[in-house]
Amino acid sequence: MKRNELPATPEENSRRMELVRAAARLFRDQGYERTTVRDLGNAVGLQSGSLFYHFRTKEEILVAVMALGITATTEQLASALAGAKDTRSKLATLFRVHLHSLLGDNQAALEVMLYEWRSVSAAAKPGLIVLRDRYEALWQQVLDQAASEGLVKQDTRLLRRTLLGSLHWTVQWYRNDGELSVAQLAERMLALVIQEN
Amino acid sequence: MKRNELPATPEENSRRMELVRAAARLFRDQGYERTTVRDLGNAVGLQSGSLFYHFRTKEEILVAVMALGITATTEQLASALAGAKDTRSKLATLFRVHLHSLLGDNQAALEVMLYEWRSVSAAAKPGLIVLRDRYEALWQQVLDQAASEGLVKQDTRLLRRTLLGSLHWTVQWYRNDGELSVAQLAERMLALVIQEN
DNA sequence: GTCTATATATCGATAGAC
DNA sequence: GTCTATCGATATATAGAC
Repeated sequence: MKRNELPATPEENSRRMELVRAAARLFRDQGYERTTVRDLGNAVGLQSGSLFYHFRTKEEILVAVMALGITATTEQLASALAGAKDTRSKLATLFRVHLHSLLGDNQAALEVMLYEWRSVSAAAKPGLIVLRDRYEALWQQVLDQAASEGLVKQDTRLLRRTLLGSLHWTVQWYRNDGELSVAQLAERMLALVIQEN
Repeated sequence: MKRNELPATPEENSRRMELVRAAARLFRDQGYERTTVRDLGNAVGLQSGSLFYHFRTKEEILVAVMALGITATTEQLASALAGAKDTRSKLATLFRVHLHSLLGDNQAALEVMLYEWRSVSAAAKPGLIVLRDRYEALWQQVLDQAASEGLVKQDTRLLRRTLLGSLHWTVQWYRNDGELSVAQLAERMLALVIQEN
């Protein structure tokens, strides 16, 4: 039988949350379309049919993964920015938090958000776009402030898009077992855009 | 019946080429997994079964699309670089050719190469990686020369990766009907990395 | 809540006529 | 070379027992 009471926040249903985290890894590693509901069931010790007590459709799981990825990153960034003293260190925080979220061990969810967007139905996109815009607004504020202090170039809207593109792309080539730590990578990427005087 | 003689270059079989171009658009718009062989047949006026006279598998079509996208772009870049006088204009050429190839009307193939990589079998990857490395080598040469002349920062290997990431990401937000032409966008993105003296 | 069992649909690919 | 016809596998989702 089915109950499926709706927009429960992720935290209040641990079974849901466990499923979302497992789905994030599977979707990242295999892709959304190639991951079957049987795969998802196996990953949490359930039969495939049992998943549909918790989610109405497979796509609803995808949307939950993406929402988790972007909201978790936004929260981490907001609280890290609050603790940064000057603009230069706020700038460094943007890079550091983004890369730790994207390349860190438990954050497949954000990667799914970036690379499975096409599998999201038109109905679900607006809600996710709101979450994404909230994240990018944090970036825009810091970049505008940095530009006013001469730390970066003035074209901050385009700068935001190019920087986020650069960071997103790291998942395609960065290796955790390489010679470069995530923190070092963040520092070097920052150095590429800072204006020296 | 099936013949399927092998590595014919794309040009010498126009039916193959027509199919690859149609597949590029479909794979870009719907994704590889969501595009069925029936979709592909419809796009070129064939029954789905007839496709398998030209290609052994659906994946073989994907690989052909990617190979076309990256080799066409590499050729365009190489010939454009040959006509550039100084390093500054070579640098501009990198951005201009890449964006025209990625955002231009007839170049869905390159976008498929960037965003359907996970659907390529392990057996087919090495051949495509060779093609990609050839393209990136052109970038590396120009960036190294530019760094030696003080036009860009010195960390050119990381710079190459961040710039390509920025450019790849444009497909996610650039609109052809917007206020910014592709050439203007290339110019402004270049301006963000040029070192002023 | 999770199970078993299955409905229903659709997929990639093949076989043989023409 | 393209067609018709279809095989066999596998997909998401549902129904009802427990």
